This record gives sequence, C-alpha cells and structure tokens, in this order.
Amino acid sequence: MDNDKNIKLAELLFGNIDKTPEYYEEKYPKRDLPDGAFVTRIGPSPTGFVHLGNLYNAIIGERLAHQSGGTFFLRVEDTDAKREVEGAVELVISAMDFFGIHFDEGAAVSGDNGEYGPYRQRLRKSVYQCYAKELVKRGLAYPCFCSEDDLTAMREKQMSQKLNFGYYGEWAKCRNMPYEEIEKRINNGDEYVLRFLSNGSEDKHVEVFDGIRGTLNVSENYQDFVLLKSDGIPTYHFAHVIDDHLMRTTHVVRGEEWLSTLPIHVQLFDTLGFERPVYCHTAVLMKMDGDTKRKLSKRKDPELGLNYYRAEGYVPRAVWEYLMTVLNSNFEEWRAENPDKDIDEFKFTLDKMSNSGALFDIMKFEDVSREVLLRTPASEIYDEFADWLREYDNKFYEIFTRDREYSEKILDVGRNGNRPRKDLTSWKQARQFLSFYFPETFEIEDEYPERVSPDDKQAILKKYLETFDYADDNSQWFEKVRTITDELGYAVKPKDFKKNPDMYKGSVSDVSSVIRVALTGRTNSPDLWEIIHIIGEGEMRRRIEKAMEL
RNA sequence: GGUCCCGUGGUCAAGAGGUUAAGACACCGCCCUUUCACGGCGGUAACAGGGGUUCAAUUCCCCUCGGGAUCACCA
Repeated sequence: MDNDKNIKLAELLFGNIDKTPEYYEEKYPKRDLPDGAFVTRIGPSPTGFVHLGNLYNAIIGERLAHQSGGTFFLRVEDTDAKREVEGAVELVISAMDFFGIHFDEGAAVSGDNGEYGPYRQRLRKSVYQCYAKELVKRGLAYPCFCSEDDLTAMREKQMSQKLNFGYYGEWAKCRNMPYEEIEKRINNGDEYVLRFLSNGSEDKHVEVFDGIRGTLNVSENYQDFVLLKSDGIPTYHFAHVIDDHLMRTTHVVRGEEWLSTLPIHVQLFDTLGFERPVYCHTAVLMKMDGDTKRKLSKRKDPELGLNYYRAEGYVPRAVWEYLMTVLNSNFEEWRAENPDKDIDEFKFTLDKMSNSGALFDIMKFEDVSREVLLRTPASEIYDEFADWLREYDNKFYEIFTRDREYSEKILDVGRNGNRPRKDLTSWKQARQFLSFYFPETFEIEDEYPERVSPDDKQAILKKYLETFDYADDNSQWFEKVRTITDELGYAVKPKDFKKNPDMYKGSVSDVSSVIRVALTGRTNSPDLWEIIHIIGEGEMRRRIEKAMEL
C-alpha cells in the first residue's frame, strides 16, 4: 500500500516524465577508452568570475585526462539562475583557453559538442527529473511544502534546544504527509521542493577513498536535503551525482569546500546504484594577510581572478608553471633538470599532491615568471608582449612595434652571456623597464649621485663626449671612463675609495652613475656599452647634451 | 555548537620508524662587479604541545591546542 502511494505520487509529481533510468543508461554508455584512462571535467558556474582555483583544478583534471588518453570536458553548472551572468560561459572558455586548457567535449562557444550532452545543467532538467521520479517511486524522495519562514522558525527552535540544525528525523514535517494532502496542495498550486528521505545516521561512518587524501572516514548523511528546487531544477548535489555518473566521470576534482557535503554525494551514488567516482579534493588556496593565513577572497584579492594575470601581463605558462610547482612537489626538480622541455612532458601524479592549504606566494610566482621569460626567445617575447600592449597600452604598442629588429635587440640585452640577466617579470613591468630605450618614453627618473658636484657632472659628461668613439669595444670604452675618473680625482677602483674615503671625491661607480643617469634616467640599468650600441651614437649624444643643459 | 579536513623553517615543501631533517622562494653575509641584476659560496631558520606503542618516533595511536571548510530552494 505504501508502494501504491509512492507510484501514485511519482505520477502526480512527474506525470510528464516518460523516460526511465534504463533509457539514459543506454543513451550514455560507458566510454570506450584505453585502460586506466581518466575522465575528468570542470564544472564552473557562470557567475562571470573565473577563479585561480578554477584553473588550479582545471590543470589537474586536464593533466590527468590527457596524460592517460582520457577525456576532459566542460560542464556548465547553471542551476542557479539568479547568479548567472550573461557571457559568463564564453568568459570561462576564453580564460581557460588563454591558459592553454582545451576541452575534448562539452559546452562551447558555438553550440556544445560531445555524445554525453547536453552539457549545461539547466538543459538537463528532464534527466534529473527522471531519476527523481525513480526515487519517489522507491519511497526515497518526497515533496516538502515548508516555507522559508517555517524553516527559519525550525532552525531557531533547534538552536535554542542546542540541537543540530536541519531538516531531519522528527523535524522533517513533510516526510509522512498523506497522499491526499499532497495532492490537494499541489492542485492548489502550492510551491514545494523535493527532498531526499535519508535513513542515515550521524553516528555511522562511511569510508570514502580520496585520490589526494587517501581514505576518508566521513559520517553518514542524516539530513533530508533538497534534490529539486521549487522550479524543478536540481541542487548541486543531485546534479553532480546524476551528471558525473551519466557522463562517466572517473575522477571528480574539486575544492575541499565540498568535503563536508561528501556524505550526501556518497549516499546518493550508493542508493542510486551508481559506481562512485574517485574524488580528489584539492586544498583551498590561501593568502598571507598580516600574520594569519586566510582563504583568498574575491573582494580583497585581485590575484584570485584569472583576469588579473592577463591584465598584469604575466604570461600564462608562468602561471601554469607556478601552479605546477605548488601541485606537484617534484616538478621544480624536474624543471631544473629539464629546462627546455615542454611542460607537458612532466608526468603529473595525484600522489605527489599536497593536501594542506597552499599559500599563494607572489614572490615565488614572480621568480618562476622571470625564469620562464628567460627561457623564451626574444622573437617570441616580442610577439606576446606586442599582443599585450595592443590591448593594454596602445601608445607604447606603436612605439615598441615601430622597429621589430630594434625591439628584439633590447629584449635580449644582457641575456647572451653565461650569466644571463632575468630582467623581465611581466609585461606591465617590462613596459616600465624598457621605456628608456625609446626617445618618446625616456625620462630622468632618478637623481644624479650625491657625491658628484654639479661642476664635476658637467666635466664628466664633457670629457665623455670628447673622448667617445663608437668603434671602441666594451673594455676600451670603459677604460676611457676610468681615465675621466682619475683625471677628476675619483678612485678608479671602488675599493680604494672605500678604504680611503678622504683621498677621493668618490669612485668610478659615481662617475659611471652620472653617465648612466644621463643615458637611461636611472641609477640602475643593464650594461651601458650595450645600451649605447642599441640606441646608437646620435641618441646617446642627444641625451648627454640634454643632461648638460640642466 | 555539530560534522569533516589539515598541522615539518617566514612561504612552498621532501622525508612514511633509525637521516648531520633535502631542495626552492624570501632574508642575511661574502665573492664576482662601473650600478642594478644574474651567478657562485656560506648562513639564520622547522617536525604545535602532552601522553602512549616501540630498543628507537617528525613518521603509528590517543588527547589537547591551533588553522580551515561546511551546516541554503549557492555552487
């Protein structure tokens, strides 16, 4: 008789559903893939904000799938219409593409592709309802008419009695509502959600294997959580279980914030008779704030948004490399041994993953960025930098791309010896750093050295100009600077000045600083001789003469 | 408050019963050096605390403490 009620109820609730689970099982068969192939996915919700964490998990999924000959797909988790932002799907796809993450199937800009779709959850409503109907038939799901006010009242009562919050056991008022009453309310147009009827107990535990953390011991779910919202769209929990089963996901990579709802998911997989995927819960990305760690937050931390890296001009593969060093502790070692190999050749493994919270270390990240740019040939840097400038600094773009040969040369300054400089960190920084090579953007930024009097400054520059010969090689050139140094009463060797500061006005480093500031506008720069041979004699003389006027 | 996760230097981290407890970034010193870098050498610096188990625990177990996540018709 209970059975009859359930079947009647299923028809009342889901009369429009004519498919059975068997239908979908057949429609979405097990994937035909090589042994050991991983099927992974990312499931972003289209809120218009793409997170560093999204990328972090995407890289794991992508590597796992593509290293094993498996499939990596994109599923849009748009079950919350309220939060959806227009164009967000395109944003996710382009952000992932920017970082070199490509999907084998799933949601795409122009229609979806793949045999396991649709890949947007709102389009899968009838699939979820089919399984919901099945659960109702089995007496494992029921409609709940409690309003928001009912629930907050219940919650307050529970709080005052120091009981666990939630809809469960005695508190689950709608659990045993007679069929007649349900029918009456539905005919009346009352809103309801569909809840799962849980027979679990908080005291019982289930073992769940996590690909990163090993065996987890979680307590059973005892809450009658919501399966379908009042608009008939599933909650994350239900959608996740149905989709990842039907899309034949083998490994669910997601943030550890899902750990606490894992009991729900496991319960659902088990009661529906689905094989559980391997869960891989990644650590939350943290940040140092003062002296405490905290989760990166969307409002306070711009570096959480993927767009930040593009706007700052960090190269995507630097972000990827940095994340890889955080993800797999043996990556750095591998990179040190194989500086020129493609990053795809590194074998990423789950068991090398750390399960504690990773701090986002901007210093380390910038170090990785410099390393990456050092390994990149000037011609490639030119192209990437030009692309960035076109988007973010049009004026400098014009200047920089005026003469490709010239610009490639300045990118290579100091990089050809056996102790190459690592001057470039990001495009934004590079734009600043390289500005003195161009007459339009050259300006005096730093002060002339204090130890040098105005008269001496004039004398240095005058003598410099008089003796300068473009044909001199680096050491000849510097020999002349030394001569000037000596003639004006400065120490040719900085050490001599250090030892006997009273005997000299300063040292050769002061004298070359004067030239340096006149030529580059800065007290710090790469090798001067090299710079002169790039900007040319004419520009050099103009700058020195200008400096003498002031 | 309940449940769960996590705890090795400032940071990321190797180590999985016996190690002088790696390495990288950061920091400091020295060297190289016309500046700044780069590079080289060296240095400061860690097993959260307390109980067990063991001949021996950073490593295994328990407790405490600390950090975090979550407790929605959000994902």
